[in-house]
Amino acid sequence: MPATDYPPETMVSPPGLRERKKERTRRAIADAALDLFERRGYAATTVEDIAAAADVSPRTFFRYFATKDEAVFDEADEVQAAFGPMLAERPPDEPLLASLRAVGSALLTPGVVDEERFRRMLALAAVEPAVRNRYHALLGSIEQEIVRWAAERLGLPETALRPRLLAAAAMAALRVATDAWLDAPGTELGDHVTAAIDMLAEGLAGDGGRSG
Amino acid sequence: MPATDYPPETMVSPPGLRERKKERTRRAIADAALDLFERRGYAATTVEDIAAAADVSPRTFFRYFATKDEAVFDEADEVQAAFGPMLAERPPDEPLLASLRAVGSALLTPGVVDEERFRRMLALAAVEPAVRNRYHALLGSIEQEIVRWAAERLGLPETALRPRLLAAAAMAALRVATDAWLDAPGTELGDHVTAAIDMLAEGLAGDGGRSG
DNA sequence: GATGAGGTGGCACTGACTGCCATACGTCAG
DNA sequence: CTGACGTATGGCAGTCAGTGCCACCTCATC
Repeated sequence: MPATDYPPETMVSPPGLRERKKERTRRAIADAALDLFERRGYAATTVEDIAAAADVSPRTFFRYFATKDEAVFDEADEVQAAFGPMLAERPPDEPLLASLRAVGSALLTPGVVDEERFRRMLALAAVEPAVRNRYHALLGSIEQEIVRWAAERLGLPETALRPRLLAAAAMAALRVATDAWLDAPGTELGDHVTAAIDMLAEGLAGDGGRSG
Repeated sequence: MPATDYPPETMVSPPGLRERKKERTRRAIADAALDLFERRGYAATTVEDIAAAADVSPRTFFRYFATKDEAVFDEADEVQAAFGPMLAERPPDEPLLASLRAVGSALLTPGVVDEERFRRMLALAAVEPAVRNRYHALLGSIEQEIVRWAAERLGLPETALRPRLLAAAAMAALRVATDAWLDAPGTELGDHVTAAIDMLAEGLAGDGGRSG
């Protein structure tokens, strides 16, 4: 290749008018969808309604989101993509559940999802089965990332029981934590995540003072 | 009401021609659906195809199943309904995870789901997102039963962390177990369930010989 | 400012799912 | 045995999610 040794930043620095426009349209659609779902209900809102509210054609809606429910968990891809690298950066000698607890607590990292929006998503997922499915699918894809990471750290194949169970249980804990957070306004999501994962680490056999 | 003090069995004893016919139709549709999904793929099979194969009208299909994917997890309601009572019958002093392990192992109880059919369902769920969603929704409804049962046994509200996490983690273990069973032909599902729940009970912190 | 690539809208189409009504068939009383 | 009733079924029309195709327009590049 020729002398194109520009600094790496140059490759992405000017997002360009086109890119910014696309991003604005995407947000407009996602915002309109979330807003309409909340106010009129999921089933009562048509894609045509959302498109009209976002001032695009219905056809364009489907250029940004493959399905109606996808518009709710807009940043799903970013969240999933962030999880792997964040885990990889944890110290190799750290207990796996501690790594998961740390990364899980940092879920609502500034640039990705803001707390208020995430809460609205969860509230919708609690009520609308289609949205809940989408949320669980997101957790499922993150779970796959965790399996790969855990298998590598444990020196086991990805098909082994321990990495699979560790990932599945961690995502179960994360889901319980987000549910609990939703039910308890004013609390910190990170605290719920910590509590859930710690309980997992201690082992669920000790039934909180019962026979065990 | 008058003296209708017949023995309880009388209320349900003769299933009647009508009931039996309905049951046969239901099975015919479910069988046709599973078969066609396997052979042609889920998306490539229309409700019209299934209806034709089961020798009913498309309209009738929707009288038995609300959605296309529902036809796969036909006995979902029975399985869910069976879980609660089975848990309730476990000895009150038994550790909760032991109860869950016992009931989970007995999943494929004779009258409900046969092993071969369950394996086919899982294989389909592993490939088709819509079917997987349905499977996870089934696990989710069972999870709710477990939460109620665990909360009652622990003397805690259903909103408490421990019963919720216990139920979520147990269902995660059950899912991992069924997945592992699917990947390992010739093994016993019960063994996988036992192994997964035992690992959960021991606590996931002990990273299999690592630092912990 | 021409040219090409990529974003957008319109249109037609498939297929899931629903409401409505007419009809056929078990069920049960007389 | 028969007629009346309740329920299962089928057909039809309609809504809406989602897709392929093509024409148009707009930003980026030389």
